Amino acid sequence: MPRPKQEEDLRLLTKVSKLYYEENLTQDEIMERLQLSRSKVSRLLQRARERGIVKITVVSPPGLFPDLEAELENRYHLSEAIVVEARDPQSQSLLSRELGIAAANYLLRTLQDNDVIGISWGTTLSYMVAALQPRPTPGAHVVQIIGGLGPPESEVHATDLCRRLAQLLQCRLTLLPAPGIVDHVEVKEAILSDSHVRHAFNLFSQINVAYVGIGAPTPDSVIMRDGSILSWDMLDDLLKKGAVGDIALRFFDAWGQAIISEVDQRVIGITLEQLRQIKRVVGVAGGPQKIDVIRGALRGRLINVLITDHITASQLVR
Amino acid sequence: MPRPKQEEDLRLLTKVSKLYYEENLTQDEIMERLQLSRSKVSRLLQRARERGIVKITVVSPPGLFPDLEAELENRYHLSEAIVVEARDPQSQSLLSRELGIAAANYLLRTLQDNDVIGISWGTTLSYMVAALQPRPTPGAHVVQIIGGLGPPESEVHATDLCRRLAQLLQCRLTLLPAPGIVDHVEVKEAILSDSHVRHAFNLFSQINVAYVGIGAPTPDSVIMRDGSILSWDMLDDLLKKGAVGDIALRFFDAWGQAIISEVDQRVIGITLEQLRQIKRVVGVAGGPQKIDVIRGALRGRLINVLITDHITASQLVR
DNA sequence: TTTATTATTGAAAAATTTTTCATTTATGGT
DNA sequence: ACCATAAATGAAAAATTTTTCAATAATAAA
Repeated sequence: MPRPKQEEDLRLLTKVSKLYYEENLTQDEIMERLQLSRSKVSRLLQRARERGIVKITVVSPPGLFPDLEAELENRYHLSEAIVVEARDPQSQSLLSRELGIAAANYLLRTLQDNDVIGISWGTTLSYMVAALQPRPTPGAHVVQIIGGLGPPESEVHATDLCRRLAQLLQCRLTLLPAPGIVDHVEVKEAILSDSHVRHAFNLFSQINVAYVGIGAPTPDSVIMRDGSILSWDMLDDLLKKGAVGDIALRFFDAWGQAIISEVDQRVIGITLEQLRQIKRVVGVAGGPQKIDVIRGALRGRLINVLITDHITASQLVR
Repeated sequence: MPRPKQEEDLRLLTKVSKLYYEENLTQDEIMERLQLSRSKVSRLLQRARERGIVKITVVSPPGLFPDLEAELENRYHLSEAIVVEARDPQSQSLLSRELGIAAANYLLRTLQDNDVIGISWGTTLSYMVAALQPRPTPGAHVVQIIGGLGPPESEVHATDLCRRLAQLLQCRLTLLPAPGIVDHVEVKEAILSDSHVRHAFNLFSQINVAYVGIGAPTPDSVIMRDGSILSWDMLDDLLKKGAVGDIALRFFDAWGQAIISEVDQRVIGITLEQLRQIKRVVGVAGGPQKIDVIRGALRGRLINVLITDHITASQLVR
């Protein structure tokens, strides 16, 4: 009963495709030349693409990994993945530097004049700021989202990161004048009553882009290095509860779910829930130790943009 | 003094290209995902095509010659060239049949309901009509543009061609009831006074598409076959004046310029000048003897559409 | 033959893409 | 430091392309 599909006119498909894609005629010009209707030309081109008469390929320049990026983006619903070449897979510090450069480029590319930029802490982010070209952006606003880490005398690091960034952007800066983690909940309560701290906290909801490192709880990681940020007992406890790592000292499991623990009560900084409210969270991390924690962050949709290396990336898409 | 061109961001070019051509996002979606402006996405895609990051190829199915067609179209300003495979280059009659089929397909593809179709005469056109599927087109109108050729008893051929075509299209028909060539100018004058003849002549300016054969003045051509259409003396005279062949008995030289001769005065049919006024003139011809005359017709822009075989075509683009 | 069903069609509407235009930006020379 | 210049930019306008819609057309079954 139905009208059977008309056999394809290969000659016409080919001719239209050539005129459109090789001679760069508009579909209107083609319609006139070949006596067809507007819509028919459009539909012929569609079919020519479907039938493989027209082949469109994107060649990847060497050192780029667009397929890995696409795979990450699709699998983990990222708005963007940036995969850089790990030139020396052994060296974590070299890798951090490369990731920092990539993150700096990304920041400059996406920077808007009215951005409210949240910044956590970490080696890689530190390299990011180091690699950043100055770019005056008076309307921007840098906000520290986690208190200073480590012993008081090194607290400058966290603060300094933000300060340098705001300096490079010539923009407003809001620091979080507090330690990242305190010994007792009571101390935290006291600190939270400080008006400067409260001011920073109140800004969290206005952040529209955050740059965060992703930490793996290995013995040589920064947070464990001198035992002063987190004790071994606490780390053990977190690991027992399934922690695979942290973002801004908020530990989570392989599915990106926050770990409920006493540690969490003592951290002064943004929560994972608040982080998830931010439109764009850029995670910068790579290296063999970080695979599990990055995967957790991805699965829990804690980040929307991932900047990593090609070896880590290929593990993540397995 | 000038601002130097910014080095291309290969990563971005590649990424945008992939998203657009492989993931089929719209430029709007890309702009949102990568935080770019509408125009920038468009411009990046342009550059990616220019730089060869995006490669678009049209593959030719076997038996088609889109490159030859494009070359003919461009070199001779044709609106369309159709090149068919000459399966047996030796046989002129087989070739005519194939060209006829192609011409019939072309006619059906381009037929509009209000077409006024001029038809000349020739073996190939005869095959075209023979190959034509019926297609009722009540608004169309077939017009004979050259008188009947050959001895009176074979005059039916020319007329019959038109009649059969009009029959297949179920459309109006205007015949040119006269011989294609007469012995004396005086006779022509007399015939032109006939109202039916005048009616046909008056329609020439309304023709919007004409199908014509292209004749080569070789001893075995149809017009010479029995000496009754044209005498040997006259052919000699035409050749001396540079004639390479004819369309509808109007002889022209290698540049498509009409040959002024006594013969011309005695032909009853459309002139080359009138032919050139027609929006679309479809020439159907192929074979080794016809190369020079086809080239003349092309150079003189006597036709806008050429239907030929791949061997002839490749000679023509040399 | 009629009928039911679905492909195909072209015009118009909607969506998308490209270009234009005015402005901003980055740089080398003064 | 300050021009002068050409590149780069984004918003809006213009151009182009795709989709929708209602109508037509083509077939096989009844």
